[in-house]
Amino acid sequence: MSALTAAAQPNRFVPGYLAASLPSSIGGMAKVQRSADPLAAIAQVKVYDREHAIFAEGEAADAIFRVVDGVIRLYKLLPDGRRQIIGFLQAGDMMGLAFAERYLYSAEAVTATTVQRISRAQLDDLLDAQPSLARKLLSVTTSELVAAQDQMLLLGRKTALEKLASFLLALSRRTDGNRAIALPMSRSDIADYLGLTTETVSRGFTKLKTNRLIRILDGGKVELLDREALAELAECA
Amino acid sequence: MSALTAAAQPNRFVPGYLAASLPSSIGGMAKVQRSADPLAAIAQVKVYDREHAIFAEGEAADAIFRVVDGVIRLYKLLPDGRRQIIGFLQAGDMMGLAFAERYLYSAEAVTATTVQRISRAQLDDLLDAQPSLARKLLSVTTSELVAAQDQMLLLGRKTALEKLASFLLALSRRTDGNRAIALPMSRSDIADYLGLTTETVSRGFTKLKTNRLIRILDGGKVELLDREALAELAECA
DNA sequence: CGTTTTGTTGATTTCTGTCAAGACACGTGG
DNA sequence: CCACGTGTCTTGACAGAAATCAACAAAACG
Repeated sequence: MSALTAAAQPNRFVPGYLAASLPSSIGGMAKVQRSADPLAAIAQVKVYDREHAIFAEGEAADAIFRVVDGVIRLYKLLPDGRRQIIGFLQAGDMMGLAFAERYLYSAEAVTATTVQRISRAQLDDLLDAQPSLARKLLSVTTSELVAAQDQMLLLGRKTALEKLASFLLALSRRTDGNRAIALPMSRSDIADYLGLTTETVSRGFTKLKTNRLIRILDGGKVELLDREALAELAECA
Repeated sequence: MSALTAAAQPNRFVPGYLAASLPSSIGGMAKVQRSADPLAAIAQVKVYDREHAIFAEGEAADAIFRVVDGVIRLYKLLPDGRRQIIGFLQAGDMMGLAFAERYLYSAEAVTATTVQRISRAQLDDLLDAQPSLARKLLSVTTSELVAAQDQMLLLGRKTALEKLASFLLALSRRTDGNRAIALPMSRSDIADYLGLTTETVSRGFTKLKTNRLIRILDGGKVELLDREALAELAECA
């Protein structure tokens, strides 16, 4: 279901790596034939506990991954420990398709996570056998790039509150029509995604709450009370 | 020649749009056969004066472009005029390959520029006729995405001086071995690329000058006097 | 050579980061 | 089921980096 939504619209929430969905059998899309999802046929399913590493920047990049369930964060570190989260991945999103020797970012499970692992060698074979796959991956990667460019605009030119509003709206776009959106990631994750500190994120939430633009529900869920005002704040996004 | 350099290494300078080079006949690569550069065969050559628009965000995206000569800036605007430059494109770089109805950023000539224009329809035909092209474009787009992620780290987590050092090093990586690098773009362009103001960029240059890390030559060229120190400052970059 | 644009420098403000403490939630074990 | 400890979140006071405002210098242009 979330795979469906993600496939239907360009993925603007996750400027991570190949994060838009390929048409796939994830989420009960029974109508899709096996041939339409060649990756699933060769994938190996893996499960990770929350907060566990999936791979780290600099490791040999011998496989790509597709998220089946859960949320994953991709990030890069500076030598002194500063962290920039590149994207949050959800069901249907892909990561690791860098065509580089080594992974260029680290991946960790935010929640308990199930992923499909496709080895690099198998992917190469598949790309040879099925040239149309390259075009699909191209279109997916392109969506990623678009999201990354939006995120550059956010990081370079938006204020803290604008960043938060943009983030919440982008999240809600993925969480289909419902107004309550889950925030499985910590304040610190959000901060490192938006180029802020946890304190600034927290103050931002408080401000949005007192201005009645959002409401915090139990379970850490957020309800967007005034999308108009949020969109105004986000300045397009 | 610059096409050669750009093709040899992942393009880390231009997190724009499909900015890494395809193998092409640009720059006198005589050995490359026509079949290796199918885009050139169908491209229409266009010339733009400096500071002129090539296309604008929101326009119908009916063509993609490859830069033959000159420097181009890609940027996005917020409604109130704040600008984020997504990337600077040089010879060999491509732009517009968004598979979207409309362009998602604007493109302007920084210097006088020559580009090849390939219509969307022609590109689609070409992709059908020559499936291997999709794989090349995929690899190019992927390099772009890598560059975009580096730029996210820069925008979100680096200080003004670190941003400047990273920028200069990235530039010098494209301008092959020579230590003097051209800065065809204005301070304001650099500022909007790094998420800073012109004043902060100017102060940064001054600081790098007084610390003898760089030297300004005539013609606006910059000589990197101490790469080590700059790399240290850039924190990897 | 004058005019206009671009770049530099200085003074000041503001936003966000830093440091610090308290509130709250959560999981564990009694 | 409740008490406790640990970690996360929130709030406050303060500091600092970069933005803003402003003036001048330098370069580009006609």
